[in-house]
Amino acid sequence: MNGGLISIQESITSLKPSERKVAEYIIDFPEEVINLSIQKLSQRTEVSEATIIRLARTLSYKGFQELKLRIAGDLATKYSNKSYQEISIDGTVDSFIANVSNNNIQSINDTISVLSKEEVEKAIEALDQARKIALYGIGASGLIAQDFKQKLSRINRWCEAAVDYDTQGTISANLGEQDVVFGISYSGQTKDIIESLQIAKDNGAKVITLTKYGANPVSDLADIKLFTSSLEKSIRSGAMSSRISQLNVIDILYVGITSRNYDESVAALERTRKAVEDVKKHV
Amino acid sequence: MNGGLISIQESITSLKPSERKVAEYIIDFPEEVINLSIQKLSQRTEVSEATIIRLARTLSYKGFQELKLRIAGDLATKYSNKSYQEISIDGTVDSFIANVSNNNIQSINDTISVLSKEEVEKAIEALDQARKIALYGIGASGLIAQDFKQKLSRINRWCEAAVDYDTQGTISANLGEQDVVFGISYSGQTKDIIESLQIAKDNGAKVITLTKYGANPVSDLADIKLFTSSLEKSIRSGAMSSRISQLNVIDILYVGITSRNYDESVAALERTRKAVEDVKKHV
DNA sequence: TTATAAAATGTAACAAAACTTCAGGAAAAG
DNA sequence: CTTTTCCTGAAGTTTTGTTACATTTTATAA
Repeated sequence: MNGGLISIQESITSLKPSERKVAEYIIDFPEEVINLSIQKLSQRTEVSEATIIRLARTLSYKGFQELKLRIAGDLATKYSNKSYQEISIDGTVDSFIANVSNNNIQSINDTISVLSKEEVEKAIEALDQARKIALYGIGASGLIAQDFKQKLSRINRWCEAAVDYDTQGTISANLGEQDVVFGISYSGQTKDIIESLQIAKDNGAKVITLTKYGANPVSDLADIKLFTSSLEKSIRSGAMSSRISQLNVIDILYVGITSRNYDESVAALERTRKAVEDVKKHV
Repeated sequence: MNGGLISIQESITSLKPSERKVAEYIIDFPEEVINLSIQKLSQRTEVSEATIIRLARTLSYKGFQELKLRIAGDLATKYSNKSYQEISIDGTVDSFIANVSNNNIQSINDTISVLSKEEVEKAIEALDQARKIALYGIGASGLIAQDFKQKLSRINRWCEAAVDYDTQGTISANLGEQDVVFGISYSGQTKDIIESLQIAKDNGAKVITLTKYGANPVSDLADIKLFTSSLEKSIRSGAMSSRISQLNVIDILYVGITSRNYDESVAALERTRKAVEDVKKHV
């Protein structure tokens, strides 16, 4: 079941001239067409009403009405990106579920638009080539670092996650030119992260950062800058959508690295999975 | 510009009895209605055609036609979710980004459909009333537990997150009837979680679980069962989408608890935010 | 070029749908 | 109990979609 506009576009070359005139008009002004009667549309396109019906049938719809319904559906889908919604405090459970979920989805969508393809590519390359990977985050971002660590470990990468300044500093002190340090800070202002990254940078490690979009002290230090959307609402929401979109970026990187060495990675995944299962049996 | 179905749902209580009959029919069978003429619809709902027109006007549409177009738009939006996509290993970075993001969005959407409103309500109530909250998870789920702990702590709830059996067991041993234990396990098979929850249950604590959809040993123990979608693809993907949808559920619960005691929660959030900032300044 | 068939398009009648008007009846107010 | 207001449906009107048939255009071959 294809959308109306798409099915028109696909078959436009195989249409008869007059039907084509109508098809082109529909593609150009779909919003107008759905509010037009067949008579008015026939005037504007300068064809007969019968031709319009024939067009609808050619596209395998029952009639003009159904064609309009399909076009309306297409338009709605196109414009369906709801924006972030303020979560009301007195709503029903239903509205919580809908709003929270909607905002999380929105943050993933937004992240796609602020994420540079080139930087992602560079990040995957750097992480893949790294001897050792250091992952830093404080607070909520610390959990993201740990999540990434779990993933990278499963595909047999040497990495460490550190969620406090002391540990980060220690690790940074021992990094070298072959290593990568990955700093996570939603605000991009976290002092501990800035300092830990600086130490690593001074030692020659490659710096990747994941922050909210826009210039900030953390990303200023980076060789490769990754961003998530910065539209999150008010403090009250806690770090909600932000970490969802951060995890989304982590997933993208993980898939990228895995696919570069697919067979090895799958083998490593199998080994870790079995090992975990065996441990469970014996405990 | 609201969707047709939503605008109906919102105003249904303020409708006249006969208009309401139509509105309810539309909400129940929207797919059918968009292919029905006003006459047929009037037969099925046992009201006059005029009433249907009046309903459309009440909802501030020009007429029945426009109402149908809007409903069609809603349905198209609803079904526009692409399904999960197998992530290809040789794709471009663009396709990684698109596929991974799409799958994460899909998992949030799916979760909405397996999440019971009543159970969510009960969970919020239980968590809100709890003296102490124990949060358990192993591996990837451990991070979810920690995330929830961070959130609950910020709004001044007494809670502990434990990510290994020993700690979980110790905490469980000291729980009582006023307490809540929240077990997270995507598979629902994690032995450590099962045992830790059992101890807590024996001590009279209320058990909430968050697992994938369907019967499983972990959720069998629960007083309140929360589910996330279970459609995740293959082992290879690692725990990707699953944790996104788990976090989405955590967000829902968090918002629910916060809104129950809005003023207190906001005050607590402010205090924690300031405290964290002050620490940063002095370090 | 012209005759003929085939395809494409338009016209006009028809059917069906949407919409309007108005009158009857129920509920609310006095 | 009467009056007023509001709600609803029946019947009539207008608009819209559809069909059947006529006309025009295009393609093909003598």
